[in-house]
Amino acid sequence: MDNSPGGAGGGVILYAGSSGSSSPSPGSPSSGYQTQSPSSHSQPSSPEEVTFTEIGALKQRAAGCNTPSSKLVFQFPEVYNGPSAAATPQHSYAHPIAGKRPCGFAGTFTKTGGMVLLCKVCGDIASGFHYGVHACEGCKGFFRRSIQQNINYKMCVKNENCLIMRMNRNRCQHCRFKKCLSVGMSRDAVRFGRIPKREKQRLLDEMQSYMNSLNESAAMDMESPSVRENPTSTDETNSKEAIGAISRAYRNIFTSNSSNQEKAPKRANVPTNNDTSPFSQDGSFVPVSSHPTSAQSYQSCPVAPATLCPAASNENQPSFQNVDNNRYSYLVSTNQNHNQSNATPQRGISANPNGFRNAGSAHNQPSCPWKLASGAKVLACPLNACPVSGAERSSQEIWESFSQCFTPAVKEVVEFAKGIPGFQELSQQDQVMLLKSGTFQVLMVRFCSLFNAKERTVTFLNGQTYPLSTLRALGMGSLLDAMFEFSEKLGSLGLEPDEMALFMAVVLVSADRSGISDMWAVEQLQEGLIRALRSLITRRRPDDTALFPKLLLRLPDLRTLNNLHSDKLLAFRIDP
Amino acid sequence: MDNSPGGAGGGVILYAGSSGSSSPSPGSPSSGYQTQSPSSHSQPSSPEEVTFTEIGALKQRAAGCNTPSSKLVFQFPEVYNGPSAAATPQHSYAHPIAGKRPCGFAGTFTKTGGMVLLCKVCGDIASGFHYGVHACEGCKGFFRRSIQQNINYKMCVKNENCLIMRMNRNRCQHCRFKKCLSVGMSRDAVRFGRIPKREKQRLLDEMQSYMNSLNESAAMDMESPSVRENPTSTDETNSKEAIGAISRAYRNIFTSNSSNQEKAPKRANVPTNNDTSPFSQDGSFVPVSSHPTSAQSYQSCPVAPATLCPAASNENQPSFQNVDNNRYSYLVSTNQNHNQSNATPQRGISANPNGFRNAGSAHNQPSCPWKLASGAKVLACPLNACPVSGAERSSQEIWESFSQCFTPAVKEVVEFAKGIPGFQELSQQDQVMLLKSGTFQVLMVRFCSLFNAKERTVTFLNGQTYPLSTLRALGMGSLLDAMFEFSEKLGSLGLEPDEMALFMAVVLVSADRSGISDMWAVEQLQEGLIRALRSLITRRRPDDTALFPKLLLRLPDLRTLNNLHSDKLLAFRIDP
DNA sequence: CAACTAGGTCACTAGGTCAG
DNA sequence: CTGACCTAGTGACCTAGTTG
Repeated sequence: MDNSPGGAGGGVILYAGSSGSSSPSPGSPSSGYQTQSPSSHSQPSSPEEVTFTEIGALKQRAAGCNTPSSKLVFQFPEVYNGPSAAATPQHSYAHPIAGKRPCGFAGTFTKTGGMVLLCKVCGDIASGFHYGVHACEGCKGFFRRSIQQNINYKMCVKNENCLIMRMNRNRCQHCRFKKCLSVGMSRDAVRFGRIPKREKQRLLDEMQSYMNSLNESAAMDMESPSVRENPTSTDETNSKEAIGAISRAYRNIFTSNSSNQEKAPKRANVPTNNDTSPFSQDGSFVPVSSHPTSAQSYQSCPVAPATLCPAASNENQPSFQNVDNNRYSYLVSTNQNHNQSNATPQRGISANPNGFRNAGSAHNQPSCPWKLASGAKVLACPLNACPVSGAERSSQEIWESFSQCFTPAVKEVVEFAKGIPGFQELSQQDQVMLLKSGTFQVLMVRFCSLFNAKERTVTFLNGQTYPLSTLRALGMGSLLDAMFEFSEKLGSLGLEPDEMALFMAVVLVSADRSGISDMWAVEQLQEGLIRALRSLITRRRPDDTALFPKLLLRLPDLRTLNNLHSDKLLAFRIDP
Repeated sequence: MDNSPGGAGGGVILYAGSSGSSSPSPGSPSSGYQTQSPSSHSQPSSPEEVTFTEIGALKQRAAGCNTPSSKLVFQFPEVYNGPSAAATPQHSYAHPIAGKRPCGFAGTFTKTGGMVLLCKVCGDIASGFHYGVHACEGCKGFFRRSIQQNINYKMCVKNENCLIMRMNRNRCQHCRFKKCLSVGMSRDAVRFGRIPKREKQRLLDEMQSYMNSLNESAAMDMESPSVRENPTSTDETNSKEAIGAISRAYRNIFTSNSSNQEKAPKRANVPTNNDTSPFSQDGSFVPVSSHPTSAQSYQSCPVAPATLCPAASNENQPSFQNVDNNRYSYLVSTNQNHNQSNATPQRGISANPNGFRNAGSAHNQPSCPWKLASGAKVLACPLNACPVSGAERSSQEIWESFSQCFTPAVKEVVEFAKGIPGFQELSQQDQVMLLKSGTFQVLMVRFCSLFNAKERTVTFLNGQTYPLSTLRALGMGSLLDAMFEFSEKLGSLGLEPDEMALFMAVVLVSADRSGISDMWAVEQLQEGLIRALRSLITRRRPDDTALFPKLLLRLPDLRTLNNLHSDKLLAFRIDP
C-alpha cells in the first residue's frame, strides 16, 4: 500500500494550520465527515474552522517572516515543533473541533490535527483510508462501484496514461480505475476500526521527518546548494565555460522532462497535442515535490516563497514585500500539453495537461487573479491551470492550487540558478535575494512562448489556449498586454536556446539589488555573464550588432512586468 | 470557501415564492429540483404561483404554475416582511433545504432552499451548476457543444461585446461563448455530486443577509408612503378614466418640478427624448434595491461585475480590475469641492478632463472625482450625483448619500403609483410589494432618456454627462450596456407621454409577484391597465399593430435589468 | 466506547437525444 | 443549431458494522 511517500497508506500529506480559518475545500469532505463522532455533530456544524488546508493561512503567516534571507522556510504550523519529540502537545489549538484531539496531531489528520491527507488517486482531500489507501469520497465511491458491479470501463481514448487529478478525474474512467488499482486500492486491503496507535505514531513521525526534510532541502536548495555538484567554482570562468554550463543547466532543467515539463514549451497554439505528458504519469506529479505536496510548498518552500516574488522588491514597503513574495505567482512551467478544452476540445479527456498536479484542493485554477462576473475568480496566469475559477472556490483554494502550479517552475529556476557558474559562490542570502526578485523575470522569459503574439493567444500550462480578447474580457488588462508586448519583442529577436539560457542568467543576476549584501560580487557575476552573452551573440551573428543591446533593453521591460505582476498578485491576495 | 462570489458559484439568485410547486425549472433534471412536498406548501399565502415567468420563456416552463395569466413575475421571498403590516413573517430559514420555511418562502425551489438561481451567462433560469457555473440548459448545452467540437465561432459582427441575455443569446455565438468563459465555465470546474451542506448554508446565509439589507433600505422608502390618501376609488375605472388619471399623475409628479429637484437636468445630448421630462433629477434610478431579485451576487464579483450601478471597488478588493482602475485617471466632476488629494490632482478644480460635461450643480457628493486610485469607490448609477467616490468616504457614507439621491425619485414613483386607478385598492402590503419589485423598473423607463444611445453617453442626475466608454472603464459593464440597449429599444418606439405613463403603470403592476397576498386583485388591475394601454395605442396608431406587443416585450428586458441591477447593488452593499 | 470505514442513499451533473 | 429531457454516473452524507 502505501507507496506513498508518506508511508502510511500513502496519502499525500498536507499540513493545515490551525488557525481557524477555513477553508473547506470544495470537494472535500469537509467537515462533515470526519467529524468526529456523531455526537459531535451536534456542534454546529462545521465550524468553519475546520479547515484543513489552510494553506492559505499558512501562507500568510509565512509571509510574515521577514527574514529575507534566510530561509524561506516557513514555519510550519505549529504543528510541528518538535518533531519527534514530545511534542505533540504543542499545538493545542483551541480549535473547537480540534479540540478534541488529544494529541496534537493525532488524530487527526484530516482536519484538525494539523494535517490533511490527500487522496492518492486524484489528490483531492482524503476522507479516510479506503480500500487500503487514503482516498477521497469520490474515488472511494468510484472504486466501490467499479468492483461491486465489476464494471469494465471503455477504453481510454488517449494513451491510457491520463493523469488523474481532482479536476479531471471524471474524464477517463478507465484510467481512473487503473490509477485506483495502481495506488493499491483493493477490497483486500480494507482496514476497519480505529487506527492503531502505532500506525498513527508512525505516520506522525513520517510527517515530521518529511517536514524537516522539506525545510532543509528547501533551504538548501537555495542556500547551501553550493554544495553539490557543479562546483564550478571559479568565478572566473571564462565565457565559454559559462556558456556551456548555463546551457547545460537550461537544457537539463528547463528542457528535459525530468522535472516535468515538456520541453520546449510549445508555442502557443499548438494544436496538436501530443499526448503528452511527459510526465510521469501519475505519480508523477505528485511527487513532484517530492514530497511535497504542494501545499506545503509554499510555505515551506523555501524556495518558492520567497523567491519569487520578486516583485515586491521594488516596493518600498516592506510589508508589502513580504506579501508579495509569498504570493508570487507564476507562470508555469511547462509542459504543457495541450489539450485543452477550449482550445482543443477534443474530447474529454484531456490529458492532464499540466503537469502540475493538483494537489489538493481545489480544482484548479488559478492564477492570476482576476475575477469575473458573478463569482468567478480569475487568476489568469499562464501558470495556472485555468484562468477562471468557479465561484465555489475560495480565494484560498484558488491560491493554493495556483501555487501548486507554479511551485515546480520556481524550483526549476532555483536549480537553474545553481547551474550558473559563480552563482553559488554568492552568499546564501544574496542568492536568495536575487531569486526573490528575479524568479518571475526568469519565468517570464522562459515562458515567453506561451504568449503567441501573432495569434494573440495565451497558452496556459495545462495546455489550454485562450485568445487574448477573452482574457482581456476577464479583466486582465495592462499586465497581459505588457506580457504580450514583451513576448513579441523577445520573440522577434530569434534567440537560440543557448542564447536564451544565457540571457536568463543575466536576467537573474540583474534583478533588483535591494537587500544584496555583497553588491560587488553580484556585479562581477553580472558582468561576466553579460560578457559571455555578448560574445556568444556576436560570435554567432557578426552582422547583427543591434541584437545584443536590444536584448539588454528587455531588462527594464522585465522589471516593469515584475512590478505589474506584483501589484496584481498583491491585489489578489489582499482582496481576492 | 468557496468563494464566493457566489457562493455557489454564482448564479444570480431569485427567490421563489413559496409554494412549491412548480416550476421548476425547466430543464431540470428530473429529480431533483423541485420541491418539496406540496404539503409543505402550506404556507403562504401566496398560492402557488411561483412563477417566474418571464414572459416568454419562463412561462413555458412555468407552466406548471398556476397562475395563468400573467405574470411575469417572480416571486419574492418572503423576505419582506411587511413593513407596514404585521404580516410578514420573516424568514428565518430554518434549514435550508428544508422544506418549510417558516415563513413564507417555503418552497424550495431548485436546489437550494427556496431560491432560484439564474444563469450566469444569459440570465435565464439556471437548471443547475454546470461546468462550474450556474447555467441554464441552453447555455450548458451550448458550452458543451462548443468545447466538444472545438468550434470556432465566426467573429462577432459587432464589437465583441454583445450583451448576452436570454432573449438574444442565440444571436452571437462568439460573444456567447466568450461570456461562458468569462463567467468561469470550464471543463475543469465541473462539480458532481450533491452540494455540500456548508456551501448550501452559506448561500442561504448570503441570501438572507442580502434580503435583510434590501429590506431595510428599500422597505423604508416605500412603505410608509403608500398608505394614504387618495382613495381613488373604483376599481372599475374604465380605460379612459385610467388613462386620464395616470397621465395626470405622470405629469404632476414626474414632469413638474415640484419635488425638489433642480431643474432640468440637462439633457445632455439627449436628442430625442421627447418630452420628457427631464426628470427630476434626483431620484432617478436606482434604487433598486428594491428588491429584487437577484441577489446574489455573490459576493461580489469582483471583477467586473459589472453591471450596474454600483460597481464597487474598493480597497479590499482590488482585484485586478481595481488595479486597473486605479490607474485610471480621474475625471472629476465638478464642482464640488474637491479636496482630495488624489482626486484631483490636477488643479483644483479640474475641468473635466474627460469630457464630462458638467451640468448641474452639485450636490453633495463630496467627492466625485473619480479617482480610483486607492480606495475609490464606484457607484456609477445615473441617480447618483457622481459615479465615483473618493476613498476617504466609507461605504456607508457613500451609500447614504446615494440613497439621498435616489430617495426622491423613489418617492415620486410611490406617488405615481397612488395615482394609478385601483392601485390603492390593493392591500397595503401588496402595494408595498409591487413597489419594491417594480420601482427600479419604473425608474428605468422614466429615466430612459438619460441614456443617449446615439452619443453613447449617460447623463447623471446632477446633469453631468459621461461617455459610455468612460463608465465602462470604471467597471460598469453589462448593466450599462443593457440599459443602453433597453433605452434604445424603448426610445425607438416613440411613445407619447401619456402612453409612457400608462406603460409605466403596467410595468409597476407587472412587477414581481412574490409576496402578493391578493394575487387576483393585482391581476385584475394589471389586466385593466394593459387593456387601457392597448386601447390607447391602437386608437392612436391604428396601423401599427406591432407597437403594443413590442411594448410588452420590454417587460422581460426590464426584469433582466432589474436583476442585473440588483446584483450590482448587492455586490456593492456586500463588498463596496 | 470511541474511532473508523464499507456501503447505501439520493441530491446532483455531463452528455446524449431528438423535436423544433 | 438549440435546448428540454433522459440516463448513467458522481460524490456528500449517513449508518451499520469493525476494531482497539
